Amino acid sequence: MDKPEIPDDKAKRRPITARQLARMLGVSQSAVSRAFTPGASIAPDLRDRIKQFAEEVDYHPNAIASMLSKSRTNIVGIVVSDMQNPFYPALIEKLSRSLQRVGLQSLLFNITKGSNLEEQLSALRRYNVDAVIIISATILSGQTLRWATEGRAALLINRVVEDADLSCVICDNVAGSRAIADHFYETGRRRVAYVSGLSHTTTNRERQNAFVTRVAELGMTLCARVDAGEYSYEAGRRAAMEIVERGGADAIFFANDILAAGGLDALREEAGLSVPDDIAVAGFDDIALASWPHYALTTFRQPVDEIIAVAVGMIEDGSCYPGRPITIKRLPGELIVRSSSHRISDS
Amino acid sequence: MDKPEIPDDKAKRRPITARQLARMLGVSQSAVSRAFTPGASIAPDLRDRIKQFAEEVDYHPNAIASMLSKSRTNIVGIVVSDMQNPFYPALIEKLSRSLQRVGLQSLLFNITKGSNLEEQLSALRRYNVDAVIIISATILSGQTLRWATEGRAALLINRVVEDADLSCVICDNVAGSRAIADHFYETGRRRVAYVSGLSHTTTNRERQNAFVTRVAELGMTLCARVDAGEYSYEAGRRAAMEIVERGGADAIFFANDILAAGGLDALREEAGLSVPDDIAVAGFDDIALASWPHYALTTFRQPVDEIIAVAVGMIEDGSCYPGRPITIKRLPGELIVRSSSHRISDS
DNA sequence: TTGAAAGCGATACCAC
DNA sequence: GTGGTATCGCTTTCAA
Repeated sequence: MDKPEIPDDKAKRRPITARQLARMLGVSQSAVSRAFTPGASIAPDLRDRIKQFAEEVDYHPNAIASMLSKSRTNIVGIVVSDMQNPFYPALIEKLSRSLQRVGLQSLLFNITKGSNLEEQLSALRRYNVDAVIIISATILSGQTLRWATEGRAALLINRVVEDADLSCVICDNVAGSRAIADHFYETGRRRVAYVSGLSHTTTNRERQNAFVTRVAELGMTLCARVDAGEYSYEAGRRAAMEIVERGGADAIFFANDILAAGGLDALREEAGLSVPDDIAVAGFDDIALASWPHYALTTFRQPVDEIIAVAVGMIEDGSCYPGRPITIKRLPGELIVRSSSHRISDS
Repeated sequence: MDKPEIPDDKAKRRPITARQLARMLGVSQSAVSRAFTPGASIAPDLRDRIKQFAEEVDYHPNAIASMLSKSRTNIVGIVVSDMQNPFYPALIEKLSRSLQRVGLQSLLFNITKGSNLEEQLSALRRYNVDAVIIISATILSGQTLRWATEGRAALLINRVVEDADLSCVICDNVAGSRAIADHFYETGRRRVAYVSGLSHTTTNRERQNAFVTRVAELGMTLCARVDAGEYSYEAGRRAAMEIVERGGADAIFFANDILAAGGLDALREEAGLSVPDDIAVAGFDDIALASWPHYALTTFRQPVDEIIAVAVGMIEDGSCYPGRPITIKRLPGELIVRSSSHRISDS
């Protein structure tokens, strides 16, 4: 008796089934099934008659039963870990909408670092989701990922995991970071710094390596490289102050926008510096906040819509099913210059 | 052939079933079922033997089949509409975690204002979710809600819909708004203004009415009441400027934090006012941004954890199943005073 | 095109 | 405590 007692008055009245509908109409159950299957071979008038009657008696095909016989759920599991970074909620919202548009529902798996990952992900397998989309900066080992997605379509967004044999679609971090470095150079900055979020993530490694490399190529000085430890506003503030205390810089590239927002506020309010006159700030992602006049953050925009379109496309056309060759789609983003990084000299 | 071709090499290998497992072990299928049913009457050693063997051959009970026979999905549908307001992603994240903790998965329904609501919600019924949680400021008519949730547990969070016969759990908007008014009064403000988000939502109506009423009781002047039209940063900026142009005020209560953030920035940067010296600003929700030093927003904190605990509790104990008397839980929040509303005079 | 019947993979009731 | 078996509601051959 650990399950809730459902009062019998209304709740127990089970919904009508295809069998009942068929009997009422004097047709076969198969006919009902066909009536609700687009493209099934059934006479148009029969289909109409069934559908109309179904409407009247409020019949709806039971998706669960359909899942069982078709072994297809039309559900994709979305594995998420850090909803704190506003970039992800926005992404998830658009993604789930796009999936809905092609008849797929989103089952959310919010994983937490601490506890047993396999336990958290076991539902992914038991629910027989058709596909899994992993949107998560958290470290999920290739091993865990392989286990969790075994036998079904799977896709990583914004991450690459070398040893998991998973396809992925990501923003071109390298081009983005180089663009930021170039922009700093062109606007006269020479002493730059880099702030990482979670230093071990592939996202960060790509951005950092590309930026540092380009900075060296351009002959600029990398005065500091600070690991903020997490992707948060507060961490951004701390990182910025650390850079200031270590002697400063004339431009800082933060690994993402939320860090940059914190950094920018700290530079202005705590360090008393002028952004962009004393120091330029740039982020990555182009979240909503970046365009707020107060921040007006120069950043590299992730092509969210394209990322989603490609991801949904890959799930639809089956190109990320197991057995298919894995593909890595790198989508171009766009440098967005705002006033957090004006020219140092217009001369 | 509209469905993706799944390559046959690995994908088609169906997972092992209870029946197969039973045969391999020379026991009945019922035994296997019992082994995986906590509290079922089965000999401990038999259970161990089965579970151990299951582990070896990688058997996992198929949740879909179980759903069909139990008519219980362990899935709750979460209906959301505005993920733009950072309050909601944060809420959803915590909610889905709490649900997972009691063995419930979250199926996300992201509804869009424009298109056909019933079509968007029809999946709710077909998927036979055990319960529906509606977190949505968007206007869903009582009629639509009744239809969408018919026959299953349902719960509104942060909203009341009078004609839908749905239980709900909400923050005490009235106490919160009165607290803000009191706080303005105590800190010496006398000419106040109110900015609404979506003026027709119950959330807004409660906050607005309570605030306006309390303002009158205290003998303060309500200089302006502006409808921002949406809950966004930009709308907050516009509303603040409108108040300034209409003659100003010495305190503004924004219907939520994201509006307040925009308003605060506009007051400082566009209107050149000092917050809180010239004008005080308060919001509602206590989202992450409110505690950022740059905003340091005075606000009324919604008791998110309690809201979620109560909501999950109501779903678990069945108290929001149809046929049960509907309940409206109003949970107390907490006034958080920060520096966007310092005293005007300490004398 | 249509209907009959055999699954899909569990659960639950029934004897033993 | 254990094994047989009907059942959940739909999909899908297979004949007609």
